[in-house]
Amino acid sequence: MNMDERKQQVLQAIILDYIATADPVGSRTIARKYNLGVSPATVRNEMADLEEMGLLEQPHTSAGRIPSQLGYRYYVDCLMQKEPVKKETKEIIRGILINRIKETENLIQISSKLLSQLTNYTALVLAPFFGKNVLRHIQFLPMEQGKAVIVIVLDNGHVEHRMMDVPESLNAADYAAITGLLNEHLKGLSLEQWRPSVMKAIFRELKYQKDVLQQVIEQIEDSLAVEQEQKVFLGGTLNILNQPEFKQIEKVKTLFELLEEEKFLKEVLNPEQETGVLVKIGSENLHEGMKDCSLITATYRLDGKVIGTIGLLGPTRMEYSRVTSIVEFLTYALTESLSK
Amino acid sequence: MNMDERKQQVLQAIILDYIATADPVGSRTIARKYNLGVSPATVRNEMADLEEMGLLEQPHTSAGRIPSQLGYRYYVDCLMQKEPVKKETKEIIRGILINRIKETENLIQISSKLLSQLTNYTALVLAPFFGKNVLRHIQFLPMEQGKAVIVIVLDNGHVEHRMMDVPESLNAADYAAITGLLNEHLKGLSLEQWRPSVMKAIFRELKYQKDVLQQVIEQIEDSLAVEQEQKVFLGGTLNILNQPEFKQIEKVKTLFELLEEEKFLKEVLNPEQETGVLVKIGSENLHEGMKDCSLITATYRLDGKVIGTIGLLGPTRMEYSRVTSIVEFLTYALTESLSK
DNA sequence: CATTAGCACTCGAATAGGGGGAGTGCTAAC
DNA sequence: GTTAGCACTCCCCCTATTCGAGTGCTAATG
Repeated sequence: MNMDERKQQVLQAIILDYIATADPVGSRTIARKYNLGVSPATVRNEMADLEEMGLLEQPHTSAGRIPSQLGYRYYVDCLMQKEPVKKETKEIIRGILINRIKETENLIQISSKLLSQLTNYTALVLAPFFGKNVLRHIQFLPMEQGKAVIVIVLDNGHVEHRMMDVPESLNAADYAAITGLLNEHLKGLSLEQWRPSVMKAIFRELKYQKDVLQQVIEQIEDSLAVEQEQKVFLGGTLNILNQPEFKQIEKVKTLFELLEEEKFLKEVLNPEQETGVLVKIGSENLHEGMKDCSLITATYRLDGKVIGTIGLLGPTRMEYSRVTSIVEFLTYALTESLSK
Repeated sequence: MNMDERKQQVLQAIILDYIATADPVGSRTIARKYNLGVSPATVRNEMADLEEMGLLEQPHTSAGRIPSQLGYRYYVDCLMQKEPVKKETKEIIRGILINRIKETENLIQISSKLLSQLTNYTALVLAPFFGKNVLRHIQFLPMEQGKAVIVIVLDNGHVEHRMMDVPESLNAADYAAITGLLNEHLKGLSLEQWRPSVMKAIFRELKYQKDVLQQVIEQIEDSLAVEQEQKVFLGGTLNILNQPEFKQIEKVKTLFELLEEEKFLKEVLNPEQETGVLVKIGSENLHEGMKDCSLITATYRLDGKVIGTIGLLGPTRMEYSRVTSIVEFLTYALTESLSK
């Protein structure tokens, strides 16, 4: 049994209708609303076929059909034509992303909000990993007694700082000396390159006052090692609550719990392919809690290298055609905005 | 009709039972479980009185009684005795807060998680306002072409940074000069004191290259002005979903929407009294969306001054006696931890 | 031979009816 | 003042019934 033209039309009609209404779709509706020029009876025959092929499901006899996971898959792969992003939408995205002079992290955060607003789904955005970025400046500063802060500035504009305990005996000259040493040895290196030998070089120069300063350097090393991690920003988590498939609190809860798990988010946004938009439907997501969800992802880049992922989460009954193109466009816009 | 001893006992019993079970409480239950030594009939009479006084309500005839908002109020004000915080709980709090060398913001965030875990309600913590803190160090650093970052370190350990556009013509000496000037004039001042005259003093010293540098200083001034704001940290928002009173998605949604509004949170956590624990029940909260919620708040301090608020949000049917003391203790612990 | 009209059938959703039971309020007795 | 007794109320839960949308099958049709 192969997919002739009409079967495709019927399948598409059912999917579109179901996406729009969330109600099982009957043969009558199809024949009437999506003028195929055939009677409900014919449509019924096609539907029976499509069900046999595993593309449709019946919640129960005498309900209409709903698309199966496979049905969505076929739709996304073969039937769907991406709805072009509205000019208006493009302008909104450009307007917000391009003209803004912001640090990357902020830009990412804004993107996630934006995406969720444009789509009414939940946006997950994986922010870039800065490990490859090069140190521009590092500064070691005294705080109140016994504490110091170390500020790290990368040349892409990312700034981090860490607090630490230090011996109270350090004086201004020590701070200056350490700052000087750190800059001298570390500047121009990426975070990834710091660890092994470089610190030893610094130790060697600390012949004088070795006992005190060595301890400080060790601490600094520790604090630099931590958390070169990627961050995930969420936008529009509450949009989930608008979906009729999440009217039972239970489901909401399990999903929200997942969304609070940083580890899960990173896993799910881990880029599987370099380019293009990837759609994962229902249990293709592996994670049990997402078996009723679809996730659309795409990567964005800086200097040609993939540095992050944009994700959009919704029910399997998702407006794929409208929304995939928005995700795609947003990655372009983001890539463009970052490259400036 | 006054509140004799027994009326109080009955009221308390009803409230305790309702808090525990979320079911309307009948006279039989009271007489049996909370051995008052009287018959259900007597209890019924008392209950009728209490209802007339507005302390109890009946969802419908022949259901049991539930506490009215006024009932809770009376309970909290007159009847309740704070359950002392368990040793174990205290140790958990101390263990986590005290031993940690962290910057304030991080500490606050941990507190909110902690509070929500200990109580199973939703924690809202208002983080300190740093406007009064004094500048320890400021650094103006070049980034890629045309961009610079300014790093501000306060003496309480708080660090902020801002990105900005600058003329490309600036050279290393300019950066050093500006950093020098900023430190010279601003060090030792609080953020609040910066604005008016100080910047002018800096301008005066910028005789050379005035046109370029003036523009930079203006930008710096702008970026310092923004966002000396307080932040709110949430913990355990999902705990709301465990409460039977929030089994309808609608309610969840309106409440979650409120919790996403920074403005709302700040308003609600705005300290109304200096010391002690404040309990706001139901519509005492004014905000429409919170009419089924209670909010327990208390302030914490640094150097004797109130610098933030801890809030705990739950249904009106809240375990006031267990939970108020935890909130209170946490403010102590936090105050203590901050003062170190 | 694909298409279609017709029709019986199925099954869930919505509606209605009917105990059952928890709890009340009242009254009268203690 | 307290309590036992009792009629009454009203929700909850269960079942039965209806209703209707939608199907699958069959036979008729072009």
